[in-house]
Amino acid sequence: MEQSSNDSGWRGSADVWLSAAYEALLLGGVDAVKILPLAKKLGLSRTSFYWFFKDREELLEALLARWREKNTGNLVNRAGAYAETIAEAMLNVFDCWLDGELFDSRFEFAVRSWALQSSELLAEVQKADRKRLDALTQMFVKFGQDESRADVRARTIYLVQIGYISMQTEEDISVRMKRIPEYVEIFTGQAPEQRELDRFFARHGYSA
Amino acid sequence: MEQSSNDSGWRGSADVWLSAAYEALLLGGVDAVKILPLAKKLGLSRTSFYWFFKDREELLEALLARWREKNTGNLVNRAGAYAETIAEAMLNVFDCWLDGELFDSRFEFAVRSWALQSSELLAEVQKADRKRLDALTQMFVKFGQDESRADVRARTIYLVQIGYISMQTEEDISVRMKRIPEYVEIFTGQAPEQRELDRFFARHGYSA
DNA sequence: GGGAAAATGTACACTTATGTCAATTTAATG
DNA sequence: CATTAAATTGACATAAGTGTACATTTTCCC
Repeated sequence: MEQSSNDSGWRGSADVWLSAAYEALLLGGVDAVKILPLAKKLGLSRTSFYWFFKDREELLEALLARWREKNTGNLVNRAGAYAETIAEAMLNVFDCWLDGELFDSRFEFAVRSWALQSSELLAEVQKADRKRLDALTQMFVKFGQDESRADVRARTIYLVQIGYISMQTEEDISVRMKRIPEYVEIFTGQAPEQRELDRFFARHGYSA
Repeated sequence: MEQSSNDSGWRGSADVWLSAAYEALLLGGVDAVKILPLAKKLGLSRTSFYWFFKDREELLEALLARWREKNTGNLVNRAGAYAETIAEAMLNVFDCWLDGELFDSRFEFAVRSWALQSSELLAEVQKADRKRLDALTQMFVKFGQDESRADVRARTIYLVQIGYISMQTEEDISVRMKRIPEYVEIFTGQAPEQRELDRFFARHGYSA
């Protein structure tokens, strides 16, 4: 037990610094990701950072790499997952919003805020948005919606989630679960079957 | 012509600094609101700033005051405006999303990002969220939806907008107008009448 | 146990920011 | 045009951050 994510005898490692940077980013935005404060938190000398990273830039780039891997891939996957009805497909996507392993909301928000001060990053975030919206649109098309309606429905779903993230609320899981059936109906125009909901609740370890 | 918003013979004023701060905030987030860079942009000596503001804190507080005045009040107003149908009421709210005078999206996003590094501000933003959501929920209740459905519908509308802001897209007004009828239907469950749309388009100077 | 690689630490030079103070300039007005 | 209040400035002191060079300590492994 009590392994500091690092089994070599050394205290530091690229990963230790990166994790600290990740936490700082989530808690205070990019501008909170500074080497001196991270060093203090880690109880390490500031300069030993430079053994693992060339400079602060490289650390930030590593953070973005983490973001890229996680958030877009999983969402596109869930949108394409097997489903018998559009309501079920919708619930598949909801997995992302409820499982931190599939989609890291706070990370997402921090990156979007970061994009405010970097047009390069903004372009990348917008590219990710397009990819994700596209996957959702295709989901609706697959279930027979025409393109323009599918587009607006996809946007609705996606934007609600991005908006939710941006509210930075910490709600109880049960509060959010109660809204799920209504959301499905609004988003797809079709109420979910009880068995579909049951399957969904079950896989999130929630009993209505 | 070419009046720098300031008719006394002096170059600086609280307002000149505040406007520069506002621009910097929108372009780069709070951490871009720094006295030295603002001074450079204004072509003024950094220290003359302190004649108008006690310190940087006071400048930031003034920025927040601006935000408070503008965004919440207008939204609550439009949600309560006269309408014959829920679809018309919905279109009243859309006024805010299309008219920069009623709701300043970029400002809104910058403030929300700022809240990442200040729990006090976060609390205030969340209070604003509640006020706005409340106004929207009441709108649906007024048109006969039950509380729980009204709540989810209000959230959908609000979150879509917050999400849209957070995407920081610069879309042509006509692109956005085309989606309006679909949005109204998804959000309210009722398609808007053509004459309702016409009225809406007209007041935004848009001819379909 | 003794080297070599990996990691850490200290000292230095530099940059960008904040805020105070005293001196000075500028415009308004009697 | 002299006074004065309003606005501006440069010089100073301080703080927090970056990155480099070099010496030192740890751990790994033969």
